[in-house]
Amino acid sequence: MSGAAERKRLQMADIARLAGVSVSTVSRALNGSPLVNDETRERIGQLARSLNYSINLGAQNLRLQKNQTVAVVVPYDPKARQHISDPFFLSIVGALADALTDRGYDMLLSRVDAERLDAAATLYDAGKAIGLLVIGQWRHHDQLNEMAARKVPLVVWGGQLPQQLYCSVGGDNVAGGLQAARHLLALGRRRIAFVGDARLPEVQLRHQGYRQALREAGLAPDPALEVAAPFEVIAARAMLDRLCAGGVAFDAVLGCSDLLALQAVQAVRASGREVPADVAVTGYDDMPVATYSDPPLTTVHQPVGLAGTEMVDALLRLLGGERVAPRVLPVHLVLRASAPATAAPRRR
Amino acid sequence: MSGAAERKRLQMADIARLAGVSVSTVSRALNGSPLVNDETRERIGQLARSLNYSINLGAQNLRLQKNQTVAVVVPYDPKARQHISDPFFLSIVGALADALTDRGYDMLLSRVDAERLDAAATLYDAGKAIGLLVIGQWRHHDQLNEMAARKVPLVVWGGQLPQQLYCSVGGDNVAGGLQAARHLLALGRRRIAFVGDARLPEVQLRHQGYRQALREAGLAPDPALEVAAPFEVIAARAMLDRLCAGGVAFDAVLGCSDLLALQAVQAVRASGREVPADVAVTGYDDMPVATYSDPPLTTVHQPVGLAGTEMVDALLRLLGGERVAPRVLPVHLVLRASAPATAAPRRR
DNA sequence: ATGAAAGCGCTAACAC
DNA sequence: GTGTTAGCGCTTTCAT
Repeated sequence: MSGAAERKRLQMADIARLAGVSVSTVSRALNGSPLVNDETRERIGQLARSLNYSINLGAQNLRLQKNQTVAVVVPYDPKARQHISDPFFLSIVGALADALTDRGYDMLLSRVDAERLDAAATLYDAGKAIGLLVIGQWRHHDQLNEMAARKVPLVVWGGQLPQQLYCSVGGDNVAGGLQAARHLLALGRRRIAFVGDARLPEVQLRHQGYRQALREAGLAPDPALEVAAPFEVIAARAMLDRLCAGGVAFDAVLGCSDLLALQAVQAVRASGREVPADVAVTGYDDMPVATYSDPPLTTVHQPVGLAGTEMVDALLRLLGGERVAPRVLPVHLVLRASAPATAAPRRR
Repeated sequence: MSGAAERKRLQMADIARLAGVSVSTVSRALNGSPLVNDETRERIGQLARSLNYSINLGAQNLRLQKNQTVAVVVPYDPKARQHISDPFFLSIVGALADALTDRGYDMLLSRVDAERLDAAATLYDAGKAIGLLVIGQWRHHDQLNEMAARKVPLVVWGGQLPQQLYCSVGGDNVAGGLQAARHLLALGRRRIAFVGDARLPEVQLRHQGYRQALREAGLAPDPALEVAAPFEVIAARAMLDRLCAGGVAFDAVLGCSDLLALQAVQAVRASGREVPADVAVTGYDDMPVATYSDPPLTTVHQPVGLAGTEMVDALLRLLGGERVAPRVLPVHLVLRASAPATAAPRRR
């Protein structure tokens, strides 16, 4: 796009002419080379500053073979035409922006079709970015593995899976699912609905934790209690309404995001029951909404700030040639009113 | 997991050698030039694809003098060391990402010190981006004006101000403040606290609407009811607690963001009063949290999706050489329980 | 201490 | 149709 507004930018040659020196000297002066006379350097610096000149980084990068841009890839669901909206993803983006900025890198924010995560590799292949930070594995662990096999520098937010070739950073999903389920069980709940699409690795791991907790309590899992709701709230709500209407008894919900949990709260209430008296609910992520919501959510806290720095550091180490092991970050359950410290199920 | 970073990328010369043609032919083939033999084009295409080759955009851009990258600038408060966290800003970022992606542009996300908005201009000067989308004017209308005077292509989310040289896109802040205040007055509230830092243009305009509503109702404004709270919640909460403790009577709060309104709710409750019976509260932005919160918030809805497309379109028109007038987008009040359709103040 | 010239990976005249 | 050549704006030998 070079419209009429494509005004010619000031360049080194202009500064050189104005200063009465050669471009090489300007280059050296601007880069603080000791080879150039102090007085000249100062003069050139002044001039450049007063003209708001700044180096054309495209050209500089080309020449220096360098690049300080990292791509942050946010997959979106093409079917749901879902945009970037889940607060957790947005928070991670914010955290990554902070971490990258602090380290002097630029951040390219890019959405890709969740079914074609490998499309993100072109950002690297085309030299737009030196590496990729992908938010979520979605259903394409395989594509991520292929990218890693091709040596695309890559760090993925998500769960650690067997046979994983790429570096992942994620919360401890098994522990998260386990803690939430154990807490609900400790409250005397025996029919705990699991809400989340277990085709996504993170959810799958939380589901493992959930199943483990049931086992510990000597309970058999009931598939009727497992709702494969997507993170997109409208579709999720419909599934939750079906659950509530479906005649399947349940006295608790383990939601795989805070928004999912809140949709569950609304569905439960719409069916004439109360939270937490009839149905205790836990969320996941511990976004700000969990503290303000009605009721405030008991939820699994994920360390978003840490996630940002860990992912960026992992990528930089990868770029430095290190082998970087996947990283699992600690999570913990935060108790609030939706599933408080004690709340035996109401007798009906 | 896998290290080994610095391997040289494939380039056109490699493809040319492998295909037994010259680089020019490869260039033409990859760009779909009709000048090249169909068979050759196909062969080169296959080869490139099978090797995951993609054009080095840095070099291409340098040669073509083009760039498809737009910078989205999120100011942060250096004192509060505030990170990108307000849900409204994050939503706008998401909306801009969507709009830019749809139009084939890349998005560079950048944080800048809110006191030095003009630092964002280097993104343009350095050729990193063809234009800037700045989220909020903060306290530096002047710096934005200077950038515009320097012909930096620039669209700012915020209020329309007198003597404005840059293109702004924003909600109708006067109308928003007016509608919220009128609603509270219609509820019989007479002592309405205004919560927001009026040094920020958007807040200032909402404040005008608030004052106008008071005037219409024949009420005199009371400076003791104006709380210059920042968008950062911790600091805001402290100021709200002081308001509640301060012996100043009030029966409503007009908050300049949903999070500010929810902090007000908490502060009011902490002081032993109820929402909306004792104090009715309105928020601003209509973020998802407003529907889930306790109580759900009556709030001024801002059209976030529209904001994204409008800002991007304005920038593209600017880049196309057009003069683009500031744009004020419609807002409307959404009624929920924090200040419902009827809620006369409780008699004390 | 400074300048001239080559070249980063690519495209577009201009030849042939 | 395809190759040759000359840059895009910058850094860096290599001269001087």
